[in-house]
Parts: sequence; C-alpha cells; structure tokens
Amino acid sequence: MKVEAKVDPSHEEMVEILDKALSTDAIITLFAYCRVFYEGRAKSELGPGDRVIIIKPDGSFLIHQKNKREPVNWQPPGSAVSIVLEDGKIMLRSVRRKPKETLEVELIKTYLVSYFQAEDYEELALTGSEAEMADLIFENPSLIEEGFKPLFKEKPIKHGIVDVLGRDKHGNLVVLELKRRRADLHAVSQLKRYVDALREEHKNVRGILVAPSITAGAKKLLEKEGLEFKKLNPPKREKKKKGKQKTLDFLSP
Amino acid sequence: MKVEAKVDPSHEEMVEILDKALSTDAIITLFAYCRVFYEGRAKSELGPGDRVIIIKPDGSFLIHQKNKREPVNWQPPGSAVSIVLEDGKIMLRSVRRKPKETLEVELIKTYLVSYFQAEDYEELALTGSEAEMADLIFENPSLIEEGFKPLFKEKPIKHGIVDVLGRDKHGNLVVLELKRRRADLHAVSQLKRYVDALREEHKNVRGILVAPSITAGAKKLLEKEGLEFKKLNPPKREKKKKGKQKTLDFLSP
DNA sequence: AGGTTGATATCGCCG
DNA sequence: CGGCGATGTCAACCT
Repeated sequence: MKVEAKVDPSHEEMVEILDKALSTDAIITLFAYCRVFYEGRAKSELGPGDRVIIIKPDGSFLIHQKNKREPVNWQPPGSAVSIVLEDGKIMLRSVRRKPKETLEVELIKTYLVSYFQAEDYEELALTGSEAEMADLIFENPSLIEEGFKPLFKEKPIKHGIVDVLGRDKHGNLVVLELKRRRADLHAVSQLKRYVDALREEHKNVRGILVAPSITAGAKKLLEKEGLEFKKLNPPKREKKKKGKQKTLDFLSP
Repeated sequence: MKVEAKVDPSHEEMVEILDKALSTDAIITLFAYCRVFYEGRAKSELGPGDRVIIIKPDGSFLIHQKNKREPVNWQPPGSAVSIVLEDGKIMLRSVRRKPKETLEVELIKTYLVSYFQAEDYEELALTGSEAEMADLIFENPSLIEEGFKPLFKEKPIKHGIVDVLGRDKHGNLVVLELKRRRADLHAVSQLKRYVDALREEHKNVRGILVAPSITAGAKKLLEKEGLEFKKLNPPKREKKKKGKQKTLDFLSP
C-alpha cells in the first residue's frame, strides 16, 4: 500500500504501522501530543504540546510546531530511528553518530499516524544563484567595467577562496566578491580578507563587492577600506532540468 | 473535530476539507504527486514527484521530498495561501508580499489530505548557546585569563556589534568573539573587523577568539593578524521553562 | 523597515 | 573526513 493513515491508533496499531513504514522506506507523518528531549551539540527540552512529526527514509527527523518555517527540534539525514516501549508509553528515539546527538520524543497521545511510499526522481532546477552571477560575468565582463578580464572562478588563495579573480584594463589585479542579495558587513570583511591576502604578494590589488544592493553600514566600511561596489542583479535564466531517469541507464549506448 | 484524514479524496472532498482546515487555523498535511513553481528572490521549478506538503496557520508552507532536512520549496510565515481551481486541476498558491514571492503547487494526484487543530503553549528551552558562553564569562572571567574584566555584552561599535568587550589586568582593551562551535575563517575576519575599528580610537587593543576549537586555516590567519585563541566550550546548564500559561494572566496579582 | 548576527544552522564542493 | 562558503538561508533582537 502506497499510503496508509489511521486516526487515534491503539498502541498495537501504532507499532505495527510504524514498523511497516520504517521497513519500506516510507515517509512517516504523525500528529501527536508529545514531549521532546534533545542532547548533542546543544541540549533542549520541549514541554507537552501538539506537533507534527515527520520521519524520512534517509533518517531526517522533523518536529514542527504550528508556526515558523523551522522545525522546533530535528535530526539531520543519516540518523537512526527506533521505537522504544517504556512504562507502557511509546517513545521515538533518533540517534546520530557524529557528532553524537540523540533526540527523544515521548508520545503522550497520537492523533494520527500515516505513511507515504513516495517516489520522486526530480531535482530542483533553480536559477538566480551566486554561481550564475559568476557565469554571467565571464560571458559579459563589461558588466563589471569596461576592459575587465576575468581569469579565475572559485580560486583558492592564502586565506580563503575568491569568487572571481581578474585584471582591469590597467593590469591591476581585481578580486570580485559576489552576493546574490543585499551585501552586508560580513561580505565586506570577506572581501577585505581576500584583498589583504593578495596584497602580500601583488601590488595594485582592487576589491569589488558585486551585489544587487548594499547596507548602509557595509557601504561605509567598504569606502573606508578603499574597496568598491558594483551593482549587479543575479540573472534568472532558463535552467536545464536535473531530473534523473528512473533505472534505464543500462539502455544508454 | 481536532483531526481529520482522508485517503484518495475526491476533488470536492479536497476543497471542502482544505476550506475547513484553513478557516480553523489547523496544520494541513498532504501526501501528493505534484509539480512546484517558485518565483521571487530566485526562481525554480520542480518536476512531478511524490512529496509531503505542510501548511501552517501562520502561513508557513513547506514542501518536503523524501530526503534531506530542508524543504525543497517553501514559503515563510506570513504568506497567504489560496486554493485555485484551474483546468479541472487543484493548485495551491502561496503569496508573500515583501519581498514579493509566489509559490505554486500543481496537485496532480493527492493521496492523503489531513489536518490537525494543534494546541501548543510550550516554547523550546535550549542551553549551550553563544549567549550562555557570554553569561558564563561574566560570571567567571578567569576562564578567559587571570585578571580579565568583562565590561560590555553585545556592544555596538563602529562597524558591527562586539560579543564581549573588557579589559585585561594591564588595562588593555580586549575584544572577545565567541563561537559555540569550531571557529573558522569567517570568525577571524569578524574579530579582525572589530579590533580594527577599536584600534582607530584606542591603543593596545587585543582580540581573542573564544571557541571550543578552531580550523587550521583560521588558526594561521589569527596568528598572522596578532590575534589570540582561547578554548572554551559552551556550557549546558539547567534552563528555566519558557512555556506560556494559556490565558490565566488576568489572575496574576 | 533596515541592520546585524546567531544557528543543534544545513548543504554542496573540493582537497 | 575537515575546510570553506552559499543559502530563496531563517529567526531574534535592536535601532
């Protein structure tokens, strides 16, 4: 069965359905009144309340409250889930090995248990990223300034990795730090770090922050440091589909 | 009804159940074969596949594939969802105003529609954060070094906000940058930005990166810049509960 | 509304 | 595996 759902399941039904779902790589969704305990990189406790719990076949474990985009507690992919019967209560435990982290959910009342044998061979095709800004600049360097020649992309230097490294029409070395959204103080510090590193071995190094806009504070620091700003929007282009063929690879020539 | 679930709903049932759920501030969960289109800060397309869709009463909208902790597409809190009937197909549309972003889900087949009238008055009590490192240092300054005197927490300076500002036993100004996890190049750049800003108006400014560990590259840059590292783990303490009382505030004295 | 930074960030890439 | 940086980052806090 691809999908199964049981409202107000008994203990026995819960265990049976969860076992079936876990053994068949299904996505599990629970509506439950529960308590949550986490310990690992940090430590947390969440008192009783109604939440939505999702367990994915890759080990991802999400606990959502009724607001916010972020789960209140979670476990990342690769974690191992198990059902623990304790004091006549059902607990879910998810353990991650490295770093060692444990998540425990005490299910006080389960309103709904459901699972979904999901088939999905598609990947997201997204456009408007920072990487596409770099591509755009290599195709049309005059977007930065007349005479600009891009030379390297993602170039590792002494203390970090530069987005774009090139030369201007006077032969000066030029570092570009690209941001797909409004550039902030952090972006200026990053650019400064690259420029400082390059100035140790080159003279006449320019640093240009390339972004659709810049915060007031970042602009001030940028100018004090003698760095430059160039307005550029990330391009939204047609994107090739990234979907995977199911299992017909052996048919390829 | 607190919870309702319908497997293989008809068009009419879908619309009826969704309407009911949306009008009662329920959390909606769908299992569906669908396509997804997003346009806003970026633009994306996701071909047909099986996904779990969650719509929260605060407008949060999540689309999860069968792996990863992160939703493949989403809309943050405050977005407005609507049901669109088009070509005999049901589409879900979620619109955010600022920035303008739209998410559209074409429901090709819905395997399960369910909703949950969730009640939850608890908030997460978490310990082991960076803020608690600062508290710890104020309580026990010798953890940094003998004679250290912390003076300010979250102190705004010229270009940013310093975690902790204090003086050492010689009267030197000391900037602490705290990290609850392994410190990287970004952390060094951040500390350097603060130290540089303070050195414009003070002499003898020291910068100390305080973290449980540090990456090799960060250590190298830190030393070259004449900054220091102090190992300190974020403390895991007992935390007071942050749960809210339901509606008994008027009973308080 | 904009600025700044933390996060159990997660994720992807590359050495 | 560690290092490094992007993210439609999200979310909190402050001005």
